[in-house]
Amino acid sequence: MTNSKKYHHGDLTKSLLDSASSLIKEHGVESLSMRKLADVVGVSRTAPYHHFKDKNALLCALAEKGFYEQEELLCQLLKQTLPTADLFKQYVHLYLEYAQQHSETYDLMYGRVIWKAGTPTDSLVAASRQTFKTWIDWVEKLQQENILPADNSALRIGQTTWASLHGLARFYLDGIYLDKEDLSGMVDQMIKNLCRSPH
Amino acid sequence: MTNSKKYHHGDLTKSLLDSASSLIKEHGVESLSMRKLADVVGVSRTAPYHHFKDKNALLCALAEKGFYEQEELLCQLLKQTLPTADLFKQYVHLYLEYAQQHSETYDLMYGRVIWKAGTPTDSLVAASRQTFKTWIDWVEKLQQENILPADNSALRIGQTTWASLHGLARFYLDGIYLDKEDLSGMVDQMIKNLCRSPH
DNA sequence: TCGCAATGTTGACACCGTCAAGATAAGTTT
DNA sequence: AAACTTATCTTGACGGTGTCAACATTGCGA
Repeated sequence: MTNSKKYHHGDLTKSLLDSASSLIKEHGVESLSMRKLADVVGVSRTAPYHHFKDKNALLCALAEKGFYEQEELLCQLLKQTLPTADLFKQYVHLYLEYAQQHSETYDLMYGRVIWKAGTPTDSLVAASRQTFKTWIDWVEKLQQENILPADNSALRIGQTTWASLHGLARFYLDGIYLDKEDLSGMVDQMIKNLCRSPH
Repeated sequence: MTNSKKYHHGDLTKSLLDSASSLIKEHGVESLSMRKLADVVGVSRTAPYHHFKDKNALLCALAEKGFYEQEELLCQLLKQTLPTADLFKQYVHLYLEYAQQHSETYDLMYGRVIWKAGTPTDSLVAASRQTFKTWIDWVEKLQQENILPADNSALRIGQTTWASLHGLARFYLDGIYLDKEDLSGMVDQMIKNLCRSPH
């Protein structure tokens, strides 16, 4: 009964994000409500509104955390000393693994809820831009090493390549046209598609 | 004042679908409520429930209509007498054009709301399967004519190819990492990616 | 120590999906 | 034509949602 019931919570912002994160992981983002979240954290309905402007802002914060996580993961990979081709292969596998293991976060990061139905926070936009830039930079290197096609700008190739991965992730996550056991084979085929050399 | 206010509506099912369709087209699917829909159609809150089990069922019906529309559109294209390679190119353009012009329906057809958060109706599943099968059959032909890569089954190539298109559509529709004026260039690049011949 | 800003609370409002019970109309059987 | 059944539509109600306004408590800097 050390900290059973003080008026001020301590670090509510962090608690909210943590609980929200595990709630959406378990029950999906559409069943997350501000009221339930507040209840789980042990605080009144409207307390969260002193830490996040509204629900959209909280979701944006979750997505932003996701971008940092994902970028950290991928940067970690790039530090390994492997042939670049193998590195790219692993990158693709890792990308889909992340989407799989953090599916709800992935949905927030790249999904409609924030980007179309809602309004992305400035700092979320910044984080996503940062991630995109890192990606494009790497694409440039991959083009130079003749792993990705060089018949267009790094931007274009980066866009189409990422779009392909994203489409795969979405079909898998939404469970349409893709059985779980198919995924591994699909990823391998996708890599072949993406890397197939032009001539 | 011919049909101003009779107790029975006439063809409420159709009216609901039509109004719902135009409502989501204008204001997005997340702002569609059964109550507002009923109000627009000029009927009481719960009348729609005599025609659709619940909101999910109504959305499924909209998605199903979308599948028929899309398939009709594509079948129409396939009847043209063009070199197969050009036909495929047009197919891709048409696919993205459909996604663009019926973005809300496209979201329902392939999105999370029905397939993950909700429960797809049996007849919706049937319609989507049908569409998928038609696609795979055509992929087989494209492989034989050496337009799509033949280094894997029609199923796999069909899955990855579609996933790529789908990813492009989603990035575009959700407005992340893709400016509108980039789309055309991206589609062309994507076609090159998909068609690039293996050797 | 005082006062203010940060953080928490309860109350209220306008929405939402949808169930239950009753009213009305159309269709079917006698 | 009358009676019964079924499809359709209505109002009332319940529990859930996001979030605004007003008020209470606390911690911190002057």
